[in-house]
Amino acid sequence: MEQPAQRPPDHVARIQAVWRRERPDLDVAPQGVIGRLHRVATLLTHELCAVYARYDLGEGEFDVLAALRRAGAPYERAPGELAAHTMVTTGAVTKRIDRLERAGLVTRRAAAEDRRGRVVALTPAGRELIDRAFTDHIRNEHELLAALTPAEAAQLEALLTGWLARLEPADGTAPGAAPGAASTG
Amino acid sequence: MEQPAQRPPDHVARIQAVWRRERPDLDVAPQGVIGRLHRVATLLTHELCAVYARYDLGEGEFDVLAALRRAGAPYERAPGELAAHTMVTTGAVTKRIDRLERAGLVTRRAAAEDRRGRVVALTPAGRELIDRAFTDHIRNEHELLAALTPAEAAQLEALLTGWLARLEPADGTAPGAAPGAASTG
DNA sequence: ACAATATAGCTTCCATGGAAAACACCGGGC
DNA sequence: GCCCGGTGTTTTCCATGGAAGCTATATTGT
Repeated sequence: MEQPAQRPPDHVARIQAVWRRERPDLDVAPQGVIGRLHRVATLLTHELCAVYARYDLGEGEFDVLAALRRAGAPYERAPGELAAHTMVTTGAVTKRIDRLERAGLVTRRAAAEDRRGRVVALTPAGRELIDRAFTDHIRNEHELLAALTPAEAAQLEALLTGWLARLEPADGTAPGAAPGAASTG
Repeated sequence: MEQPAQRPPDHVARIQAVWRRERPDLDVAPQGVIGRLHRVATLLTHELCAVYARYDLGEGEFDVLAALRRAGAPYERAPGELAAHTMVTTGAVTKRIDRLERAGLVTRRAAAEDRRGRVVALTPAGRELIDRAFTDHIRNEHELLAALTPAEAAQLEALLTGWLARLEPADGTAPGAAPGAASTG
């Protein structure tokens, strides 16, 4: 509207143009939003993972450590809770904990009351690591978001919040199991 | 601003609230945008994959068929081109083509001039399938986007386009290799 | 012409995560 | 008290894709 500067068409625009030629019967406009959203999400994930890697963490491990850290002292949670918070299956959580335990960042012990249950706890090293990693992570997110003005960021957040509310089944039966993960840190 | 209706805090808002308690030294505002963007992308991917599944296709296979279809008649491309278009490694393309070939949707033959090269072509069955699947896919995208008003969708597209332009390395050295894929169809 | 290098595709190995079965234990009904 | 269904965790098997190395062919430099 107010920015006559015509940027060269991006990847998504080029794909849309080809589809319009090959399938003129279809209105591919939604790709403009959905395609770019995916692309942005992919690029962001890539950048975020680069920071995790500095601490020798994969996205999954970072998520588990963050979920434990959010629990507050003494930084403990059951595997099932971790699965719910990180939106992956409990099987995936088992493996993530295996890796973190091997790295000395968490411990696993039997639950006191319910002998089926387990308690995963951050070790001092794990606590120290996730605090450093999360600080760096948030700094990174600020940088990535710096490409937008505060007003744009606020607008984007409002739009996404609204869409999300209408997209997400109200009852929390949301699938967290697609290729991309939850990963809010 | 103009919508006093206060929705209950969503998943991301709740996580932010906890972080503010545990790490009051950090400004976790960026999570509001980045976290929700990831969540929306995940949900969308999930819905999109559900449609692919109706045609017995995974996301990767759908992407390859779509890339071939976009090539226009006679619907042929070299594996390397397919890798570039779908933003995955050539190794991944080899496997996708293996699966598609097994399903009778594409054929693989030696290139005429360069004997290192190969030509992947849509079979009539593949052409027919991707045309049906893509039609359904676009219908699905329209539905998913129907949760936004046309004005909201336009705003969102503009914001994402701008962010993407500033996020994507100008020279096209973009990473397509993070957990989530490109998948513009 | 021939060696050195680059390129296209493929193969091997590895990492991650889902689905479902297997376990171990809890709790209720009888 | 004991069987039985339910629940928390782990295990097994499988699918997908990346990284790096391999093979065959093309290209370049001398």
